[in-house]
Amino acid sequence: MSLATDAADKPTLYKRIRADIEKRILTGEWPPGHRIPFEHELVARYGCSRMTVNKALSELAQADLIERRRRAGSFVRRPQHQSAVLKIADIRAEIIALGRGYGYELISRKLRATTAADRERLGVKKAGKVVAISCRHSADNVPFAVEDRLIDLSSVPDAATADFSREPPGSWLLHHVPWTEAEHTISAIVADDRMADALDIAVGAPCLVIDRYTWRSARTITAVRLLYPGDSHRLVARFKGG
Amino acid sequence: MSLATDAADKPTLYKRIRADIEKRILTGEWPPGHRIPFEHELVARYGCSRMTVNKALSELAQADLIERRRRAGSFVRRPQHQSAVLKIADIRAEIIALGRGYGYELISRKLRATTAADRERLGVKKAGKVVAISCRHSADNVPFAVEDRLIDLSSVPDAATADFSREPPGSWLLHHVPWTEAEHTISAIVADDRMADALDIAVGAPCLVIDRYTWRSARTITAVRLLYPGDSHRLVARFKGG
DNA sequence: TACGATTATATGTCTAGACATATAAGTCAA
DNA sequence: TTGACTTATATGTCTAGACATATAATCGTA
Repeated sequence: MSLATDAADKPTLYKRIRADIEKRILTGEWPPGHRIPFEHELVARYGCSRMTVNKALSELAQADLIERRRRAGSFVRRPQHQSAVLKIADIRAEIIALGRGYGYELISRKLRATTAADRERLGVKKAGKVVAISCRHSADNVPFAVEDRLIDLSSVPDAATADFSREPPGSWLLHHVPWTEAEHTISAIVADDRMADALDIAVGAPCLVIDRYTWRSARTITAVRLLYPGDSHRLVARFKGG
Repeated sequence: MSLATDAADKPTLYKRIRADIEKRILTGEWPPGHRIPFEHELVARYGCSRMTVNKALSELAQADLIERRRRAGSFVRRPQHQSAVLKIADIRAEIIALGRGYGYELISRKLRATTAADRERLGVKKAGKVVAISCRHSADNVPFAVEDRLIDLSSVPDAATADFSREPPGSWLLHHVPWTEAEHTISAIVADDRMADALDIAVGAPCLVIDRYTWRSARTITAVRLLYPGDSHRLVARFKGG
């Protein structure tokens, strides 16, 4: 990923078309709502086949830079929205990728019938069973994050017998259960006694919280809360403009 | 955006191919590093033309699910990475979109030669001039976020004369300056006196911090720190699996 | 054995068509 | 004016080819 791609190598035609349009959008020459030329007009302008301009426009649409409507044309979408791609890996993979030593510790694992609080957290109505897991991840023997997780056994029956004493539940789930939708909520809290103890920080120290809900189709799979020491851990998202 | 797309409408062929491969990757049937079938093999399996499977594979490559290498084939990339699309709009637009009353207040604006701290924050070496802005956004007259921003005048000379007493600098920049790259860092801190005062929260209360750096090509445009009350504001990112 | 040249091959891009499909716009009747 | 029907059109997908290009694998040579 290079910052400036001003090499002298001639890009392919569809990339040039895409870049041309992107530029006009980013400079504001074509403001939001503006109708960009029809495919057949671009075909004429660039002297190429329709498939070539179609590929350029399709990629712009995929990047949410333009919106394409049959019969109407293609329109510039609000370009002022920054779309950040925040990659949040499996914590084990994340720590290993950082080149640090990964440590895992299961704090508790309970199999129980859902309580009202569980059902609310998972967004399910019917009674059922869950696995409630609490565990800690560390990097180079320093606490990295604590995890509180519920797994809905009606969606993931195998989780009842999975061994989470060695493998973190997040990694296990990623390898065993496909997900189709997820939602992250990021917030900040201050550490209470339990968190401070688990993360080896002071009571009242800031913590970054990530709540993640994962579904497969409309079925809830898991709800997890990750707590990171807020002053040391940082979520970094780097992304390209558009 | 529907949670369950189990309608009976038959998807197009390239989407089916893409979904098939995606599924095998997500279930772990094809683990990272696994070579997925060659285009000509998929052509035979699905009985379609090469362009059709090429489109499916190209989209998977764009989504970073697979890596394609000439002569070698296409390989599964670390599939356990969840890719969250976190849309962070211009704060004014964000509050308006929430259907709440937007309020803006310029706290301070200074034009000055860069200090060493400024240069470090902007990541520039050479001395120059910056505009340093501090302001507050509110929703329905409740403090929503405070913003501390530096704008590099060597990249954005117009910012020297822009009137930030009415228009927030973020909105002004988005409409006047195209950006090509940005980086977000999300962390948590506890409020000190100044923050507590500006956000109308208690000293020691948690705050969510977003540091955003924006570049055009390799030129730094702006560095901004946004502080949100951590227990009330939440960053929500919802995204599709894959 | 090591290294340089050659070759085979999978992907990357492109074409000139085709038919499908959603829908904006126009038409006509109530 | 309103609603229902028809039509025109831009995009969506697909085909059966083509040549370009990067590179893994092979072969030949020092």
